[in-house]
Amino acid sequence: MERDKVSIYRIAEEAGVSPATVSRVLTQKANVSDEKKKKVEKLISKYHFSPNAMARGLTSSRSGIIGVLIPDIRNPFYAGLAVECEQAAHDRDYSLMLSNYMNDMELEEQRLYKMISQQIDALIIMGGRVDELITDEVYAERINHISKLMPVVITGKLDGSDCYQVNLDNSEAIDRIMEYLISNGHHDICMIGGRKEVDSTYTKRTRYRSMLHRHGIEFCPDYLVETGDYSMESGYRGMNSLIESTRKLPSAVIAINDLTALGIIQSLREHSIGIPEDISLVSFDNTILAETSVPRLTSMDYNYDQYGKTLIDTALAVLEGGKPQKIQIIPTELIIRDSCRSLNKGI
Amino acid sequence: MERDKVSIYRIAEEAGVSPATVSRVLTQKANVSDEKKKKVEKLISKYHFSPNAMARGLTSSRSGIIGVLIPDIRNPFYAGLAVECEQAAHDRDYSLMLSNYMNDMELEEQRLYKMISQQIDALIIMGGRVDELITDEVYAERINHISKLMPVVITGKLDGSDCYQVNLDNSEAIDRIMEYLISNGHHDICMIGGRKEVDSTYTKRTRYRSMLHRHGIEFCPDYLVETGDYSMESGYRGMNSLIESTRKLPSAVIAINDLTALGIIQSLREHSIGIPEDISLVSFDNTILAETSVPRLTSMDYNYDQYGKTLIDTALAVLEGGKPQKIQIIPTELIIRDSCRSLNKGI
DNA sequence: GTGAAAGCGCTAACAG
DNA sequence: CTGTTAGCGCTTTCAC
Repeated sequence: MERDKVSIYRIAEEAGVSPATVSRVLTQKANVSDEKKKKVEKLISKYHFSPNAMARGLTSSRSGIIGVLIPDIRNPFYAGLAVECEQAAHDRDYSLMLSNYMNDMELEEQRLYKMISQQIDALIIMGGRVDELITDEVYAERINHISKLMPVVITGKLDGSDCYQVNLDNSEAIDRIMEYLISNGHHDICMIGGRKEVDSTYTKRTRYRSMLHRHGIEFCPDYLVETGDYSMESGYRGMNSLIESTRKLPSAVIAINDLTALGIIQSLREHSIGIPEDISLVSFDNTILAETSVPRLTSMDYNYDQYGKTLIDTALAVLEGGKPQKIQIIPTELIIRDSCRSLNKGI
Repeated sequence: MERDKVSIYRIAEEAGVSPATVSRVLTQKANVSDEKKKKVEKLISKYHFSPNAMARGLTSSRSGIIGVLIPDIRNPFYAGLAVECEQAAHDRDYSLMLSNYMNDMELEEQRLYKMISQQIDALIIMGGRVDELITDEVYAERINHISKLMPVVITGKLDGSDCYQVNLDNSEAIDRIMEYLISNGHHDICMIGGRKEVDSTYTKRTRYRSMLHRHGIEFCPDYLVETGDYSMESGYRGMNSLIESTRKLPSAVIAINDLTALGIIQSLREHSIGIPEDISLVSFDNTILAETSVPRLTSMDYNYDQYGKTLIDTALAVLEGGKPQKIQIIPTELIIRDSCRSLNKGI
C-alpha cells in the first residue's frame, strides 16, 4: 500500500519556495508574504495536505494525543464521559486514545505502556484503582513515576501521588438524595449496591448515616446492603436478599447506580412490589438507562459536559506549564422522573 | 514538563554498544550476540524503556494506530463493537483511535482528516453514510481517495468504492426472526422503526415481505411502520400511532433495534397491553438493553467477537499487502428471552 | 555480529 | 521576509 508522498518538500517545490516557508504557513507562527502564502495554501488544499503528525511530534516532542484509561466503555457512565472528553479534546485540537482495561490489572498495565510508547502527551485515568479507598502503594508509585513524564489526571483519588483529581461531588449527591426522600416523607430508606472499599461508595454510606442521624432517624444495619459490585445482577441479588431477610420493607431504596437500580426493579417486579406505589427508587449517574427503564428513574445527574472539559483542560493546563488546582469538584443535580412518590398528605 | 530522556542512544552508551545494536534487539530482526543482547535487555527493563513510536513511525511510515470512525459510542451496539475491535487490535499490537462523529457530516470530515494527519495505518468506518442504500457520490469519491492511501474497511456498503466490507447477515437475521414468530403461530406481524434509505433496514423490510409471501400471509401496509430513525422515542411514537390507527393489533412486533423496542415497551405499557401476553416483541442487536429491560427482550445477536476481529484483521491484511475478500458476512443468532409467547396449542 | 551514517518529515534557530 | 541547516529518535543499508 503506497502512502501518499505529499510532504512540505513537494509543496515547497511546486510553490517555488523553501520547505521552511511551507512550515511557516502551516504553523502560522511567523510572517510570510501574502503572495507566497496564497500559493502555498492553494497547494495545501489542492492535495488536502496535512502535516505528518509523527514528524511534527518528533521535533516538538508532542503527539497531540491524550490517553484515556477507562474501565469499560460499554458502561453508559463511561461512554458518556468519554464523549465529553473527546469533544473537549478536539476543541483544543487534540486527539483522544481510549483504552479499556476491563478491570484487569494486567491489561491496564499493558495498555498504559502501549499508550506511553505511542507518546501520549497526557494521561487520564478513570475508575479502577484510582477509585479505591485504600491506595495500592505499588500502583501509586508507578503512577507517580508516570506523572513525572506527563500530566496525569484521575477521576478518583490516589494517596501520596502527584496526580490531579477531578471528582464528582459525591457528598452533595447523597445529601441531596437523602433530603429529597426525607422531605417526601420517607424514613425507612435503604441503600443497595457497591463495595465498601470504593472511595465514592464509602463517602455515600458515611453521609447516608450522618443524614439519617441529622434527621433523627435510627440507622438500621439491614438497610445498608453491600453487594460487592455495581452490576445489574448485584441489584437483583441485593434486593432479593433484603426482601427475604427483613421484616419491614423500606419505603425508599437508593441504588448505588442506574445499572444496580435496574436489577432492583427486576427483583421488585418479581415480588409484585410496585414502583413507586409501594417502594420509591432513586439512583446515581443518570445514564441513558435511567431514561429507558420502566418506570423512568429519578437519578442523580452530574455535569458531564463540565466533567469531561475539566479533565481535558486540567491535563492540557499542566502540559503547558500551568498549575491548576490539585482537586476539582463537579456539581450534581437530581433529575426527577417517575420512580419516587411522596408520602406526605396522602398524595 | 520534562519528557523522559531515555532513548536508544542512552541505552547504547550505558551498554557499551552502538545504537544500531539496541535497535536490533528491539526489533528482533537481526542477530545480536547473547552477551550484548542481555546487557541491552537489562537496561531496557531497568528504564521501562519503550521506543518512541513517532520516531519509529517516521522511518517505517507506520504509526501502529488504526482509526475508527463511529457514530456514537454511547450507543450500546457500537460500544460493544468498539471493545471487540480494540481487543483484536491489541492482539496484533496495534492501538485504536476512536472518533465519534455524532451523525454530523462536517464533524465526520474533520475527525477523519485529523486521524489521517495522525498517520493512522488503516481506517474503519461504521454506520452513517456507509449504511445508506443510495451512496452519496461525493462521499464515495472522497473515501475512494483515502482508500488509495490506506486500507478502508466499512460496516456497510459504498457503491463504486474500493472499500472492504464486513457486514452483518441482515437477510438471515430477519429470516430467522420471521421463522421464529411464524412457527410460534404469529401471523399478524408488524415491523416498527428505521428509515427506508438505510441499507440494512431496506433489506429487512424486503425480506419481511417476501417471508410473509412465502408463508401465505398477506402483507398489510399498516404493519410496516416507518419512523425515520432508530431512537427509543421513535419506537414509542411508532407504536402509539399504530395503536391509534389500526383496527386490529398485531400479535407480534419486530423492533428495528433494542432501543426502539424500549420505546415500544413504554407505549404498550401506557396502553396496558401486556408483553408477551397480548403482544410479542422481538428486536435486533442484542445489546445490554435487551438484557436489562423488563421483560427481557428476545433479540437477534451477532457474533460481535468475530465482527470486531474481522474488521481489524481485514484492515491489517490489506495493509500487509494481502487480498482479503471484498465482502465478508457475520453470522447471527436469535437469543430467546421473555418477550415472545407461542400462539400454538393454547400455551 | 556490529558500528557508522543516511534519512524518514517536520520545526526551529541562524543567517542573510 | 526567507532560505539553509541541524537535529528530533529510530531503522536500515553498507562496510568492516
